[in-house]
Amino acid sequence: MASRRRIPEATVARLPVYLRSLYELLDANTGTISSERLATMAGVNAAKVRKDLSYLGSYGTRGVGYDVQYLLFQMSRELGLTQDWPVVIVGVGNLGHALANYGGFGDRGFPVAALVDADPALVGGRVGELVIRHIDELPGVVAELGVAMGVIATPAAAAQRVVDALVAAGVRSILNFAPARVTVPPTVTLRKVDLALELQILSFYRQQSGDETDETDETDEIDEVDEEVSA
Amino acid sequence: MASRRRIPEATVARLPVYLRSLYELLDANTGTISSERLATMAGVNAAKVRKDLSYLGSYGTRGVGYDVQYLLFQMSRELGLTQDWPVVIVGVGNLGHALANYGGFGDRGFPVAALVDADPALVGGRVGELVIRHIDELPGVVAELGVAMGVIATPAAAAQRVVDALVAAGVRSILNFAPARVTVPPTVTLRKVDLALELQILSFYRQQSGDETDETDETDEIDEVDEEVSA
DNA sequence: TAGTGTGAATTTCTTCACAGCG
DNA sequence: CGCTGTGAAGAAATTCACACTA
Repeated sequence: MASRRRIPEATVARLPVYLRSLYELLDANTGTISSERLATMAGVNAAKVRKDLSYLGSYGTRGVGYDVQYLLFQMSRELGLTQDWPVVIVGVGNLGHALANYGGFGDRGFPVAALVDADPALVGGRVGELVIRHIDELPGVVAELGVAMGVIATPAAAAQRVVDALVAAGVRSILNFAPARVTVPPTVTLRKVDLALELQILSFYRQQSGDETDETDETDEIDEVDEEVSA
Repeated sequence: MASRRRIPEATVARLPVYLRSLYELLDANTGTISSERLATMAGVNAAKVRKDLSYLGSYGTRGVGYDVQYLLFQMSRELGLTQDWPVVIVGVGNLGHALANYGGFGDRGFPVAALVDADPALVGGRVGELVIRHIDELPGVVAELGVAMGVIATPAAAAQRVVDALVAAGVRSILNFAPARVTVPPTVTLRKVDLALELQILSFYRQQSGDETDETDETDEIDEVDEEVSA
């Protein structure tokens, strides 16, 4: 019995991938989906899909598959995505600016509700419909707009200060794009995206596969490198 | 004996984190570092650092630690980072534009050498020093500039076509920001960054910790949610 | 009959703990 | 002595394989 709770971390990271597939199926008016087909869509194998979904409960029908709408609902509920969660972007340089304009957050339930920056030259400026506010106003901004999530797009040097400010303002979920190590209290969840780091990992696998840069080693065997799910 | 090759995937993903710490140590003129201190900087534990580094070889000195410069060199070599790898960004919308201006790639050995887009209205335009070229010119661009890596910043619908074009042009390392599942031949390595997906994962853990949205369940125990690394 | 749900086996990753070396 | 390097133990994640049932 999978029963309730304690969903493995690896499973949690895949649920949004399934969710996206389910939305595609919904758009295509597909009523029911098998673990096999869902696995293909999500880029994993069927056993993993079934195991993962079993942590949510027994929502499938033997001999048939999963009801797309019902599974979609249950999964959204489990992920806390039955409502929108407003986001504040801290740091309106290149990256912050792009993230603010990037429709991908709002489309998926995370409307960008506010932009803040420490640079007085930027404060008061507009990006789309939003006016950039000063970082010192963060507590007010968070409270007024019901901000649930913070996105850090500042230089590395500012990251820890920004984290502290977000935490002080009551934000408990933070996504950090600054290539810096930061610490948070245990009540706060922080995830990190380091763009250059991803390229460095690609560089490693490139290296391994013995490119024009001849690396005439024992080539052992070819890696099954393809990041599952990418992750 | 760790001897050579077959570095675990999980270790590979951490090497760039250590590398960044080593650069900080180099800047601070630190000659030698223990696994304990390096672990603290990287946000992992010391046993993991030693195990991970042992896959590269026996580069430490018992009773002393690791020579920062030497380890830095060995690790750079292993990651294939002893030279720069030019990058082409495909898709010069909001995200692509930001990534092009974002200094973080060039700083870490991945100069943005070219920008391409399918939209004739954009082709010929400038972003910084670069002129946007048409995606049909990709083979020439890749060959002329020695492009090693492709970054996809197009809408999801175009992603597979772009991947195919990159592969056809000879690019064998691809970083995909488009929220779409794409397939590549086994000789090509593809990694994926999905920004909204990260927020969805944060939403899950937020949900778990029973926020104002009272979810008066059994709260079991508090998650040790903190993404290592960050943490 | 087709496909889920899940124990059990396997593989991968992490952590422990300590021998061994500078 | 202090700290690395690593077997071995332990935990987590994946995959197998099949009983079960709609």
